[in-house]
Amino acid sequence: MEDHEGRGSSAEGLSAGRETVARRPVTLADVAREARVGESTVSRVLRSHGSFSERTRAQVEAAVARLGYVPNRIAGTLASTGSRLIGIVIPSLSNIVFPDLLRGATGALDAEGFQSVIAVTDYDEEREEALVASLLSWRPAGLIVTGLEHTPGTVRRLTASGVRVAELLDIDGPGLDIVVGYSNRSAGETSARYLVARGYRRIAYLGHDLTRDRRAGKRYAGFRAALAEAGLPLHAEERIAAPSSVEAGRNGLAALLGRAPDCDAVYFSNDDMALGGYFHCLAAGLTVPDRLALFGYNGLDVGRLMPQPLTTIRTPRVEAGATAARLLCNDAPATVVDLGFELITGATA
Amino acid sequence: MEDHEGRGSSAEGLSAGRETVARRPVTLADVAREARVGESTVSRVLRSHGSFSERTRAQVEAAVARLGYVPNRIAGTLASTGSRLIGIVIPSLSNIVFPDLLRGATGALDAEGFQSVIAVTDYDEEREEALVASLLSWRPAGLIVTGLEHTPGTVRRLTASGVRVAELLDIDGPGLDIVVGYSNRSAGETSARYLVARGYRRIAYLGHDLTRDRRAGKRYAGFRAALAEAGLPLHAEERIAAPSSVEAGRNGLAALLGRAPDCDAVYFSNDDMALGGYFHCLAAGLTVPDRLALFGYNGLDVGRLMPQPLTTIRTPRVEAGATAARLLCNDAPATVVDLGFELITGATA
DNA sequence: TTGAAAGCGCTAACAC
DNA sequence: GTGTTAGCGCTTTCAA
Repeated sequence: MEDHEGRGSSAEGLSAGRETVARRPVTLADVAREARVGESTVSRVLRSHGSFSERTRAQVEAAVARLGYVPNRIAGTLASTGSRLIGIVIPSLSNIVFPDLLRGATGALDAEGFQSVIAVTDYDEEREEALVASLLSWRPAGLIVTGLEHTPGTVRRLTASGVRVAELLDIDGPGLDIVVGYSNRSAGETSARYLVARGYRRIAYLGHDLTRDRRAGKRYAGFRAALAEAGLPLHAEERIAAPSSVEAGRNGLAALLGRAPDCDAVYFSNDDMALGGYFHCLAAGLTVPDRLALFGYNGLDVGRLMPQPLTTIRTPRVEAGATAARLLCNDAPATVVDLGFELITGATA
Repeated sequence: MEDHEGRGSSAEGLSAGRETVARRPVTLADVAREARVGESTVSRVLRSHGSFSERTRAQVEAAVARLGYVPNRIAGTLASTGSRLIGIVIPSLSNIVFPDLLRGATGALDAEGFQSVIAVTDYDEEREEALVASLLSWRPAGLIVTGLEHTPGTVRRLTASGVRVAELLDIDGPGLDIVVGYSNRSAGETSARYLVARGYRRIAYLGHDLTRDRRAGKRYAGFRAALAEAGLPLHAEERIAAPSSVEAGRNGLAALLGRAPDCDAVYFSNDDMALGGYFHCLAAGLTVPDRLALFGYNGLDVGRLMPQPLTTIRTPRVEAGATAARLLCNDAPATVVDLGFELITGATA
């Protein structure tokens, strides 16, 4: 049903609303003329850099206001050295983790007076290479990328550019410059040990496309390794050949239980998947955690608010974005920042 | 609990990993010299614009490859007219609606060879003004902003700049240039009529901060108007003085029912709130929809996957982002595009 | 088909 | 404290 009048696109030329005269934009030279001072004086006043009299400042500001001058940062950047732009490359916008990262980064960035150009790879490393190349052509002060795995071409461009780089959300491996995140492998291990300690023995894994999401792959590896250490096999597993989603979690758990009905716990590749799994349990009348225990990853708000709070691992992704942004803006030395993670004991495992 | 070794930040100077030599970046002039042609020739070849021999093209490309030349778009933009940059201003990254919008926009944008600079206002119109001013200084080809309500200062800057503007996610009011979205007011009306038609009579509203989220305010107004038309009062209402969230929905519903236990239906300001409300019902043992019906807004995936699918309205926000981006890139005439919305009849109302 | 040269709007020396 | 000037790296006439 759709009761909304006028669906579809209706074009109405609002020519009255738009300026047709192509005025030449106001430049710094115009301001200088108007204020009867030199261009460099205007520049100094505008950036409050160097010295000038109070009187001059007033004149310049009056002229700026009268003319409605808007500085041209393109020109400013070209003339000066650095660009006050940071490029951010993330794999997806559909998983709230990345908007969170972005939120941390943009927050810190504009506290420092920087702006961000963003690019989305869809978990495609070839695309990442193209996007990095494209971002680099804006001569950004720095680049924030996700993860430590990149094509050789990406690495070459990155190092050749001399631009500062921060790699985020993973510290399991060598980085190029600044690395900010936490150990996914260790998170996987922690999850397995927790389930084992709780007495679960027929533990299954439900995940999404691990070849594209490298960090999920590292958690999986850590999880399996810790199970093995405890002398347990992975009782069953299901991989959805798609990005993680609530839907994949719900349908995936149904499929998994179809093949291995006797699992007593499931480790999900993340909270979205786990939420879907929880919905399946509710719909199918499976008691959580007695009949089946559920364990997620990320510590999303929604997990905390389920009728039974989700047992999961909270990751400081907003902080990771903010930390990386701050380090880049201040041109900090190359470093690895391990933000750690936190096990959240809920009621589902 | 935190079993991860090495929490906290550990700095390790990886000086070996970084280039210390401050090489001058390769410029177009270097390529010209290397290829033994003029600069303008290189420029033409690189943008495949104008004419040049096959032989020249090969020489230039070889030189580019040999030197690892990366064009400088800052310089390119300054020298030419247009900037192939689109500024995007959204109120939040916490509500998945805006990442969705962003996803639509960035997808279309890079199909057109444009890049996006984003800014987040946190639902603050003063901040929007500052961010618009800041984005404008990059001389973008266009700006995408959210909603139709802006401070006079924002409007002045926008119109004075001569830059194309697309206002998104709302069509209830006059726009400045391009407007792409749907009627929030009408969505509110549709929701009310649906609940009334289903026989609910003691209908309540649970919302978040409506003075900041103008679109939620318009839905609320439409909702109330349609109830009044049906001769019904709003049975009760609760407003959380915070952004919408699952938590606000869950706690808010508990509060609302505390004061008005006899409601038979609740209209939520959006799906996040409704999901929280649903969780409250599950936790409190309230049968949905018999004891209490729930109605949301946005049509998020998660709503479709709840044990009982959420009754809601689906909004084409990805399409809105994509449509706006496409119109801006192609410098389309001012227009209003009504994308409509769709009522999703779930099992909660 | 190609090259020389004049900017684009600003910043940063460097004189005054 | 302030103005003059030479670029920043590219695009774009305009001749050749």
